[in-house]
Parts: sequence; structure tokens; C-alpha cells
Amino acid sequence: MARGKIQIKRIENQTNRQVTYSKRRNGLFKKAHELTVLCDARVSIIMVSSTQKLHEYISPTATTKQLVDQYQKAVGVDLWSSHYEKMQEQLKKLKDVNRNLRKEIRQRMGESLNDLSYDELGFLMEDVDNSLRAIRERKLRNVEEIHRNLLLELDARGEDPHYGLVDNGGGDYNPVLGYPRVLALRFQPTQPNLHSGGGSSDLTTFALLE
Amino acid sequence: MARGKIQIKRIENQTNRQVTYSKRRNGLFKKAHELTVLCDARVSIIMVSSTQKLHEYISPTATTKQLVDQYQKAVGVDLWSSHYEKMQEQLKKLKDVNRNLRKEIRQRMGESLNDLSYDELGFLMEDVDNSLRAIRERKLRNVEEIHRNLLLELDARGEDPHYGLVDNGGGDYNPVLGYPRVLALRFQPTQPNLHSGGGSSDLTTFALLE
DNA sequence: AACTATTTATAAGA
DNA sequence: TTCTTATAAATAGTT
Repeated sequence: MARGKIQIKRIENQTNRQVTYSKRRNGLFKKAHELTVLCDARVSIIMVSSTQKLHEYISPTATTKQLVDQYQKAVGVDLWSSHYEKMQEQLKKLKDVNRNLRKEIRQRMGESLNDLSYDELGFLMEDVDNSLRAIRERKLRNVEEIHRNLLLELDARGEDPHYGLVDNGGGDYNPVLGYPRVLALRFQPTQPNLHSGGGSSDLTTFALLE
Repeated sequence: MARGKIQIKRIENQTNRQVTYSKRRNGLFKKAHELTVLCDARVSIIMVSSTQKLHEYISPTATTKQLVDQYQKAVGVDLWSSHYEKMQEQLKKLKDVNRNLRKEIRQRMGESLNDLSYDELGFLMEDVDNSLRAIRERKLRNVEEIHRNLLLELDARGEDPHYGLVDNGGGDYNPVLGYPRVLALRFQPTQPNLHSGGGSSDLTTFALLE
């Protein structure tokens, strides 16, 4: 717009193009700012040059997020819905997994057995039977270990009389069991509701995300 | 910029402000477009007037989302992180819950018992014992039911001879058990790895989301 | 919305 | 990049 009129078409000379980009960018930003002040408006400009350099103008009275949010609301298009989709999908999957895990636990507790076929019921029974044996065996091993440790402890006291006097007067020695501890689950000492039908298992420890 | 210089400050007269907004908005958009063409750049302008009217310019060679995404990457600020945060949190909670559920199942299967105190082990044993009884009882009931149904079936055939001839020739009649069916879980008919320590339960049915 | 005197932006050159 | 400057373009105030 000076020293000769130009055609509005891509400037082929790379250097010229860069220079013009710089000059006109400044001009655009200046105009945007004048508009902001004169008209009490809010303006956001984001621009990327042919060399992929990014520049932005934002009115001092606004933020980019604010204007982009407003744009979305006005245009009615959610720019980040695609971002959401993945997470939504993941959430859905996790909820499914969650539901299945709860179901498996209920079945292992003798509830929600209507969904199982006769054969499946047989497998489940066999499985739980084996599990019980494993747990019982483990408990037995623990008893033996406690016993062993108590014997060792008595031995040690016998050999070093000072030890017992210093810090074992209270008799609460317990080398294997450390509690209180946070549990992944809490078993009820008694089972009042094993046959209470549907959703009322004792899994109240877990927050329900729905 | 014509018929007299102006100060760059808010135009107090509402009508004048509106008019100037219109004129300068057009000017700005025109400049933006020239820049797009001349310099092969991409420009996004979002503007809101003092009356909260929204206008936008976007280069024909770009989309607003594209430029806003690029802006975010460059500036390193996630404009929709606040949208994400809730979901991220929810995802994290679900993963935690699922981890706990898996742990409970493993413990009910006789694995991962190191985390349990002696007393907890006792509760678990008692619980699984009760569960086993419940399942066994249910299975028994099923057997009885099948038996009953078979008797009824035989009765029915006796009373209506046509029935058996038409569609019960194959002998695969099974009123209680409908399979194949999709299971919430798959029990191993045998238990080869009940004491295999850590993570190898038979929960391979569930997709692992980590 | 159109006009136009003036200011402002800027293309080309340094 | 910045400065210069002749000229094109934008626009403030008016109609």
C-alpha cells in the first residue's frame, strides 16, 4: 500500500514474505489493540506463519481461554470433544471391568448365582473349595511360625537377661502380625447377609463411582 | 484517521462505539485475510463486542480448533485442563477401586495373603467357608430343580404324545442351563496355580487398563 | 450506507 | 532488523 499497489496473492519470494508477515502482523496487532480500547471489545488473535512460528494477541481485558470458551458456546461446537471421547471410552471400560470384578466377588461369596449355569456353579464351588484349603493351610503355617518365634524369643530372653527387662515388660510382642493396618477389604466377623440376594455385599469399603 | 485525528481511548458515545466497532472489525478481518493470502499464514480472530456479540475470522486454510491446539502446544497451557481434571480424577479413582477389587479376589482365591494379619486371615477363612457352603447349597438346589423339571417333562410327554415327536428327538433338552453363555468370569476347572504367589490370578478375562 | 478529508499503514529501497 | 518515504488504504466525522 505504498510505493506501488500490490496484488493480494502469495508472495513467492521467501524473504519478502517473511518481512511482510512481520510488518503486517504488527499492523494487525496494533489495530486489534486500538479496537480493544476504542470500542471496549475483547479480541484474541492467534496466527501461525508459513514457517510455523506462532504469534498471538490477546486484549488486556480478556484471556484466550475466556474467548475460546465463549466462541465454543456461541458456535455450539465443542472443540475438545475429541479429547473427551478417549477418556469417556476409558471410563466406560473401567466401569465395565469394575462391574465384572464386583460380580465375581459376589459370586465367590455365594451371591448372584442365578447368572451361572449348572456347570459353572460346579467350577465355582470347586474353586472356592480349593481357595479355602489354601487359606486354611496358610493360616496353619502362620500359627506354626508364631509358635516358633515365641520359642526363639524365650530362648533369647534366657540367654540375655537384660533384654527382657529393658523393653519387653508389657508382653505385647508380636513379630508376625502388625496391626492396625489398612485393608484392601474388611471381612465381617460374622456373615449375616450371605443370602440377602442382590447388591448388598460387604464391599462398602469401595467408593461407588456412578 | 480521517477528518481529524482521534485519541485511542474508549469511545463514550454508545452509537459511535458500535459504528466504529463495525468499521474497524471489517478492517481487521480484511487485513487478516490479506495476511493469510500474501504470507501464506493462518490466522484466527475471535472478538467480542462491548454488547457481548461474538465475531470470528478464520483463514480458509485453517480451522479454529487447529490453531487453538497449536496455541496450546506452543504456550504449554492446557486450556481445557479444568475439563479434564474431573475425568482424570475419576479415572484414577476407578483404577484404585479396580486394583482393590482384584486384590480382594486374589485373597479370596488364597493368593496375596501376605498383606493380611493373622486375625484378618481368620475372618477371610471363615467368610470363604461360609461362601462355599452357600454355593454348595445352591448347587444342591439346582440339582433338585433339574430333577423336578425332568419329572414334569416326562409327565408332559406322557399326556401329549405329539410333543415329543415334533421337536424333542435330539435329547438335548435342558430347561435350566442355557449355554454357551458369556461369563463375568471363567473359573479354571482345575487350580494349577493357587500358590503361585503374586499377580498371576486367572482374571485374564478383564482387559487391563494401565 | 455513502462520502471524503485526513490519518495511518506499508512496499520498496536503503 | 530498522529507517525512510512515496503512495495505497483505512477511517472519523459528516451527510
